Amino acid sequence: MEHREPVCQFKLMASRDALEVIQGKWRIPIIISLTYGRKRFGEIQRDIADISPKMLSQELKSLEVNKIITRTLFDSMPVTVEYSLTPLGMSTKKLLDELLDWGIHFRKEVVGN
Amino acid sequence: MEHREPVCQFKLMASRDALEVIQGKWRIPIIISLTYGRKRFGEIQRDIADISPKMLSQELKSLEVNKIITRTLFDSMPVTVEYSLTPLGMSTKKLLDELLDWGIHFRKEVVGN
DNA sequence: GTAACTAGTTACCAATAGGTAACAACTATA
DNA sequence: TATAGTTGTTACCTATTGGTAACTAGTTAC
Repeated sequence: MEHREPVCQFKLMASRDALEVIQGKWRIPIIISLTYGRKRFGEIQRDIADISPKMLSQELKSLEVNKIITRTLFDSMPVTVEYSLTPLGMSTKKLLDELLDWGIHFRKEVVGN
Repeated sequence: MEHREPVCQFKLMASRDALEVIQGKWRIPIIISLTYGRKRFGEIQRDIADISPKMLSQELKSLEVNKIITRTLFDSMPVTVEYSLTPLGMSTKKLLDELLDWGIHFRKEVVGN
């Protein structure tokens, strides 16, 4: 009588893969900031007003390890560093769009009351 | 020269709203389990093999508070409880689909190497 | 010389998330 | 009477996440 649906198990695995990369308070915001084009450390920090340099540095590293972003160092006179989305990072676009749509919907339905 | 794009700020807010509800190791898996229809406590626990009753109970409560699921108590002889998605819970379908698609894509691209 | 801008690092602490194991109360069945 | 199955709760602990503040190193502008 017990059927552990294999399709359900497959979905649970896929969701874990995705969540491992995306989870946390800052990773999605950083990706969103970079959908507006390559940015420097300080620019991202100004976009996301309340992120500390420690967390930004830490999360940028983890996104780089997971091939979501690339880091490019310019040997200019004050050293500048640019971060940008990889193709894999850009492939989160549809996911981000749905996340934002749902966030707006949720606010209307629940927070708005 | 500094322009903090208002569209970007709006998206950052929307993503925070969504993440607050969805975040954590277990909430998405629980919602996925319930997309297969109303289920009892023990059924969800068997779907998500490694969740403890403590975490399941805790996360079900938080999903209920956020109007994602409903809890229905049946006064049957061994007490049974059924959990099911609300319309708001079902409205995560497109988001979940994109999350799963991306999880599969990510595994192919990175984990698979 | 001093301040400010570049991009971070480091040490320390607090809060939260999650894990483990035992237990509760009730019913049905052997 | 004992066991198993219902849905959880409770206490305790660890690990992860996140926050704060100070600091580094190099260059440029005042």
